[in-house]
Amino acid sequence: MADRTAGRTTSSEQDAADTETRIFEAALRVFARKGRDGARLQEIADEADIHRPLLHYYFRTKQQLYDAVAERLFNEFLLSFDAPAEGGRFADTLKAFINHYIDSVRQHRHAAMWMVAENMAGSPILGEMLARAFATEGSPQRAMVDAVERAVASGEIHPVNPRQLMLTVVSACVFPFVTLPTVKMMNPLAAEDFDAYLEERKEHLFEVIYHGLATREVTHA
Amino acid sequence: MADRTAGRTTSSEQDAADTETRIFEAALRVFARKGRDGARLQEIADEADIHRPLLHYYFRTKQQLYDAVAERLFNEFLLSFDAPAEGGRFADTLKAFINHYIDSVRQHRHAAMWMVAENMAGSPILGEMLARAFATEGSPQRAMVDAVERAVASGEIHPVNPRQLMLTVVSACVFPFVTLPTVKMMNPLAAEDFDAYLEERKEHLFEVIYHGLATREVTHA
DNA sequence: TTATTGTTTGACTAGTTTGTCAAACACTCT
DNA sequence: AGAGTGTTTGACAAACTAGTCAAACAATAA
Repeated sequence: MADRTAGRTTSSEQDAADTETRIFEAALRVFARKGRDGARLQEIADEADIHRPLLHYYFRTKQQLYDAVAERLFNEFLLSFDAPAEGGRFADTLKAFINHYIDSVRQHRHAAMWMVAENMAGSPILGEMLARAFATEGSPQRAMVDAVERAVASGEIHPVNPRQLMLTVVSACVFPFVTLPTVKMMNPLAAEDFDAYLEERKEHLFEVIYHGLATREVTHA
Repeated sequence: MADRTAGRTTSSEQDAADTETRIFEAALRVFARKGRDGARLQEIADEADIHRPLLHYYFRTKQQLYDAVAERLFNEFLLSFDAPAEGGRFADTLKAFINHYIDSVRQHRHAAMWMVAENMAGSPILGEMLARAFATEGSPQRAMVDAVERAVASGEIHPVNPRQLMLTVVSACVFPFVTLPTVKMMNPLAAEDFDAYLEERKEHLFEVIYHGLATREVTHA
C-alpha cells in the first residue's frame, strides 16, 4: 500500500485513496452477499470498477482484504451506539436502546449479517471486541449494564441478569434482519412496508419486555 | 441412485443404503461447519470414508447434495416440535414452548445455523416451509398462534400480535446459538457449563416475556 | 527535461475443485 | 457357472481462481 505523506494531498494520492475506498466498499457488499468463500475477487473488482490485480496491490490477499473490511466494519458498528442517558426512568432508556438498536441494524444490515456469519464460523473476534467494550469505562455497552443495575436497585424493575437481558434485547432486534426472507414471507406488513413493520416491532418489543404479557402482576422470586 | 425394490433387502442394498446415509451425515456436518461454498466434496468424502466419485453417483452434483441435506434437515427440525397442550394457563404453554425450543436448537444446532445461513443468502425455502406449517391445521406452529389468541381472548395476557411474539421468542432462543463464541466470551457461566447457562436462560426468558421487567403494572393500550 | 516514485494494466502460472468415464468389482438370480 | 444389475474405483479433463510479474503509465520533484 502507498505510504501517504502528511503533506498536501496530490491528485495521485487522491486517486489512490479513491481506489482503495472503492475496493473497500465493493468488498463490503460482495462479502456480505456471498460470504468469504462464496465471494470472488473478480466480482469485487468488477463492482469497484477496477482491474483485479489492483486488489492485490492494495490488500495483499483475499484474506487480508476480508480481515481489513471486517475489522473496520465491526468497529464502526460498535461505535454507532450512543451511551444511554444517565437520568430518567429505565423505561425510557430501554425504549431508546431498542429503537436505536433496530435503526442501527437496519442501517448496517451488512455488518450485522457479517458478524453473525463470523460467529457461525467460530471466530472469536466479535466476542473480543465486545468484551473490550464492556470493560471500557463509559462505553455505551457498559453504560447499559449500569443502567439495568441502577433500575434494579431503585426498584423500577425486577432483579435481572443484565447480560441475559441485553442478549435477549439484541437477539430480538437483530434476528429479524438475519432471517429477513422468512420474516417477509410470514408477515404481510414486513413485505409491503418494512419500515412500518420495524416501527410496529419496536413497540411490540418494548411492551413485551418492559410490561410483559401477563395482565395481572404476579409476585415471583 | 439405486431403485430399491419392495422385496427383501439384499446385502448390497444394505451397503448402498449405508453408503448413502454415511454421505448424508458427513455432508451435514461439513456443510454446517464450512457453509456451502467453503465445503469441499473431498472433505465430505473423507468424513464419510468413501471415494469422492461416489458422491456424484448418489447425488449428482454438489448443489443437489446440499439441497437434499438441507431439505431433510429443515423438515426434521420443523417436525421436532410438539403442539402445545390445549388447556391450561398460557403461562405453562409459553414456558413449555421456550424450554422445548431451546432444547431443540441445542440438539439441532447444525440445522439452526444452516437455516440462518440460508436466510442470509436470501433463500426463501425456510419461509416457504414455515408458511406451509402455519397454514396447516393442527401443526405446532398454528397451535401456538391459536394459544396466543385464546390467551388474549380469555384476558390472561395483553393483546399482542402472535407473529411478533413468536418471532421474539424464537429470536431469543436461537440467536445465542448462532453467536455462540461471543456468548461464551461474554458470560462466564456459558463458557464453563453451557447446559446450566441454558437453564438460566430458559428461566430468564420466561420471566421477562411473561411478567416483564417492570415491578408495577401499568395500563397501556 | 529527466529521474523517481507510486499506480495501473495485461499476460501468465500454479493449484484446486467439480464433474465424467470406463473399467473393475460384488452380489443375486437363473 | 454365467448373465445381469447395481456399486465402487482410479484416472482424467475442464474450468475456475488466487496470486505474481514485468512492463506501461501518470504525477511529482529536481
